[in-house]
Amino acid sequence: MWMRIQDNGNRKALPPRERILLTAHDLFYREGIRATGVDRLIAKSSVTKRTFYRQFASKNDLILAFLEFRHENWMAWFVTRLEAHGGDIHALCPTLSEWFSSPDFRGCAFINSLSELGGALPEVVKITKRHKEEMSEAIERILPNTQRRKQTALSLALAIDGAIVRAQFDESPGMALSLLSSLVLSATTVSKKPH
Amino acid sequence: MWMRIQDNGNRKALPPRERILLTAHDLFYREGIRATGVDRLIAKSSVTKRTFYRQFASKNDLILAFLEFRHENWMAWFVTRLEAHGGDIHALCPTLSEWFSSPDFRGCAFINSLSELGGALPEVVKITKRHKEEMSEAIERILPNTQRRKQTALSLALAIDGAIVRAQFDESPGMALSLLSSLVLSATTVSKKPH
DNA sequence: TCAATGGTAGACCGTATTGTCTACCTCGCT
DNA sequence: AGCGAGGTAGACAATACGGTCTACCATTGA
Repeated sequence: MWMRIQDNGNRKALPPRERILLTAHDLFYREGIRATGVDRLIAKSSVTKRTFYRQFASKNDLILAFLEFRHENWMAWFVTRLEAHGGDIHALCPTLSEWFSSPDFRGCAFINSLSELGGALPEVVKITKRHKEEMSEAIERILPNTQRRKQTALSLALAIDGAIVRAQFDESPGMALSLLSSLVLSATTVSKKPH
Repeated sequence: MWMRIQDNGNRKALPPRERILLTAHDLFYREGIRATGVDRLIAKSSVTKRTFYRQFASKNDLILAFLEFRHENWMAWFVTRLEAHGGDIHALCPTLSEWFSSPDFRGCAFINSLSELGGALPEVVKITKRHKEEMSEAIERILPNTQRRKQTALSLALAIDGAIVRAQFDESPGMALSLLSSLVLSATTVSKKPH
């Protein structure tokens, strides 16, 4: 649907490291990180335990590699779709709508992993910060060039995180999108003409 | 600091069920639900396995009881502090600031558990929805009585969730609060005088 | 040719997981 | 007096966890 991650066709032909990474993406994102044991990862990747531990020193290593992988893919997808929807601020909600409506949407992988292991794996916090920073920068780029542009982008990024969470527990993404859209409108309007 | 949950003094004198629930609140919130095994729960509650499983049919049962408990406590704290800070919209950020600055703040227990087991335990999704609904209603009550009040409250609740997440990965809550405050301002301003 | 690299296959280890069970003891209520 | 509810103490079971290890095989580049 939305990323080239879900091809599933030639996956068996890929080198083992790739296969493990794709499987990890599937399972970590869909079912959670702690809920996914290395044995299942190994079985679904069609590698052996030996190979697995030659590619990744530990499960924690794989977790970090997964987050890195997810970050690259998500960012690339995000800026591409923003551009495809016009490349200005009105592109935001249509882009997010694509994501929220995707059948395998399960929230933000970074917020989720922060909840799961932010306390145990401090690296996860750093990666999440960086991811959100870059998301904010992508938003900044589609905003008109006012002096409050950076600040507005940060506020919108915050609102987007709220919308992601809301889309995660609502059965349909409509409410999350309309509430976000209303916040986008007021935030960009008021920043042009302050009271 | 902020809830009467952390008394820790007379905890040993409480009936077993209460003790287990308080311990579960400690560990589930601080370290995560999946990361907390029943053995540790049992040891820290000073009960035996038999007693534990007489009070809660399964760990899942305890999880739901914990969320219920958390919901009641958090809501009571929230409306109390909103009132203490003036009971209008300007009370919002100071109230959240108290929470975000509390040393044991680890995000929203409901967002976190949704991330951890939203896929596996559908009840968690329902409880989270209800929690966010009631949070939104509490915000509605401190908003001026315009025709867009409910809608504004929902938007603010969404922004608050974004702020909670942001406060969870930043080292200090300042940015989350100032971004939220700016969204609050624009959302309540623009709804009075639309473009 | 031959050695290194990296794959396959899977036994094995110690520990942690959720949950059950027996046996006994201590209350409060009738 | 005695009964039952609910506590204590902890063995036990079956499985899952992350991780190590031996032994063998295939590809490839010097």
